[in-house]
Amino acid sequence: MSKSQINQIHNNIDRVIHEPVRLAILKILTSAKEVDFNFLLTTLGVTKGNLATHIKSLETADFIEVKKEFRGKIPHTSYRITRTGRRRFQKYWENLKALAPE
Amino acid sequence: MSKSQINQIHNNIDRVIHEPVRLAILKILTSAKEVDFNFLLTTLGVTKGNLATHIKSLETADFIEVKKEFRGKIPHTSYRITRTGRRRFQKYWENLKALAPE
DNA sequence: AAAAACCAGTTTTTGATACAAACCAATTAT
DNA sequence: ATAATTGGTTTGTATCAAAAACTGGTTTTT
Repeated sequence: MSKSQINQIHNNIDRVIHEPVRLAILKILTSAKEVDFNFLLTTLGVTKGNLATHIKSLETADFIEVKKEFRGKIPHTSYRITRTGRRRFQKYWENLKALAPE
Repeated sequence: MSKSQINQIHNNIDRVIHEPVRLAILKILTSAKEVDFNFLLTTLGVTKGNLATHIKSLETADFIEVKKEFRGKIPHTSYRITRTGRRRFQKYWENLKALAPE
């Protein structure tokens, strides 16, 4: 691998995806077609504030879409990965593999 | 994949390795048996201060070892990956793969 | 010989952000 | 009534990646 190739790769890692909690969220959303806030909360074992922040950054970057509805009288929020999100998640891994050990 | 499995994984990502510049450094050091500061500097395209900081964190965590010598009158610093560093780099990737897309 | 420029890094500062704590508004249980 | 739960948001803090500034020399220029 040449110098310029390595340079390209570490600069092309998408920081929005790269954060472990967001990686885990995207992983979950590639398997399940839709999950809600509480599922993510208990699955990931993070605090609510932390989760909300990660979700917002994924939403802002258009990786996920947010659906808000009422179930009876209780608000309920669920998430799906977007088509572009899925594509960029795949692409992220292709890039990342170039940094795997020999 | 179960909830607890996903939780384990995103918590077990080694943050020292996970940073892209350090990933790239470790990748380089798994291929070349020894490289110097300037090689890393030009290869990675980062600033000196930034590189020094990343190197220190890798050294502190015992991933790499640092050799300082004089070449003529000019100081020269080079780096190798340690045995434990190589092992932990491998392990990191095994863990990480669990978060790859389906 | 003095100054300027360069080399090989280290130390310090700054800006961004991951994370947690506290809060809020509504609902449901005791 | 009030305590606990749900489903979050807002605010504060602590970490750390990145850049800038600095150090202690060496080499080159004038």
